[in-house]
Amino acid sequence: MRLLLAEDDWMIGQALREGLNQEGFVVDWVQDGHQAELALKVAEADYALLLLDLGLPRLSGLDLLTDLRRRGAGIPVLILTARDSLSDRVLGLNSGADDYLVKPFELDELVARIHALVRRAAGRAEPVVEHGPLRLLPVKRECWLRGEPVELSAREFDLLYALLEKPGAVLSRTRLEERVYGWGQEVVSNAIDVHIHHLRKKLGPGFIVNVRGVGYRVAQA
Amino acid sequence: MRLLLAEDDWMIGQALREGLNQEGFVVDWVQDGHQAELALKVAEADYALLLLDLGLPRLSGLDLLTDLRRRGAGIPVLILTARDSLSDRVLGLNSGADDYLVKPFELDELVARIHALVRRAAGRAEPVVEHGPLRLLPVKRECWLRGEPVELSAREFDLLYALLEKPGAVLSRTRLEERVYGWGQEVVSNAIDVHIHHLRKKLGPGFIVNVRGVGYRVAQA
DNA sequence: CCTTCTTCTTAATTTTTTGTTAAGAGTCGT
DNA sequence: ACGACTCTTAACAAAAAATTAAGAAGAAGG
Repeated sequence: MRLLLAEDDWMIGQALREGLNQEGFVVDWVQDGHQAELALKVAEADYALLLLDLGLPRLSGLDLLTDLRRRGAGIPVLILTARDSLSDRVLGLNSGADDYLVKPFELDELVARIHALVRRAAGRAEPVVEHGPLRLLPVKRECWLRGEPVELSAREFDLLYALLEKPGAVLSRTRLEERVYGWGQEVVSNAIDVHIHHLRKKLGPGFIVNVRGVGYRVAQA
Repeated sequence: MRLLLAEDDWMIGQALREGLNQEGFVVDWVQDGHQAELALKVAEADYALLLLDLGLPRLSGLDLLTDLRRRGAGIPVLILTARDSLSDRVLGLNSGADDYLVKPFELDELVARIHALVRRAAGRAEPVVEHGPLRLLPVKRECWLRGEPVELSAREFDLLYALLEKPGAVLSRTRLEERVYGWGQEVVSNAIDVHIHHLRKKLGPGFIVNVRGVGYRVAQA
């Protein structure tokens, strides 16, 4: 399976290409927006998916994406963003991205998302994360529990999404902070605890489990 | 189903043709007004619909359309326009177009409109967008609520139309601005907020829902 | 072409919602 | 029973949205 990776950071790009190669993907790596545009023009059909870093030089990822969709391109797009939560992520999804991943992430997660998106691209369904009676629609930022809609704030949504990425795995507070806020700001705060508390109130007890001294995880489905 | 696409921008034309092909349409693509005229003279009956970009070279889309209708051609015409709202759109509709779509748009929306127009062409009914007790007549720019007419200004109408295009989906302010004003001008303004407010006053509360940090959507019917 | 009216946009203000902090109560494990 | 960790609550801060009002731009009519 061939992917187009648009990422200007040389280190990250290198690492991603190698990692994804190991996982069996063929990766074409471009460093700026114009190169990405060109590659897509020439061979959109060859790519199963576009991994797009927002904030590329020359032509921003966002502009590239807007243009792509405007032209009716149907290629699945997974956004990689390091920036602060809402603004960018929402803009990206509104511009037609199919999913997003906040740096730093682990290769496993990226691979899982890629597979999910590619699988979905065939059936044109929108990406959905399910876990037991819980269902998250990242693109619409909606959450459903047993068929009932649950209103989540932006932070709550991001937090839950992070936990459901690796169902059952324990995530430390630090890791969750990184996921929700972007690269760690090394602040000591119990914000995560409070959001967890709010989530538990909305979802009922038992979904989110604390592992003493380590962090949080979702319960088995 | 065969369509005639009159669009001079090579990129957009290419993308539209490919996208529409994927959706199962056969697309004949011409780049200027004379070619379009010719194609219609030879084989009007073969086309289910004309996708017309205003501002074609040689013979403008508007002139072509006026001519068509003068000759009594009944083919449904869907106008694509990039320009600023009123002038063009209204002119187009007055000249006999059946509906309009402001760039940038998504393929899904275009396809939906095409199907609606073609379906209607059989019964000669005019296109209507309905959502619960709300009914929009794009061609006449009228709005009805529970059988009562509601007076909307041009901007208000466009805004509501944009929201009803994808009922339930959240549209960011930026996206709405694009839809109402044409290509984004990157201005920061709360114009959308104010228009939303006016719409809510006219339609009553509950129709237009805000999604914090994301944008607006219409409530489920 | 000018006046008059309507519509549109901007900007300031208020209200609402959400996010964060901090402090005390509670729990768990040893 | 003690200390470390977690949960809960409430107050405060920040952000987003709603509401106004006023001035600018635009259409309509003379």
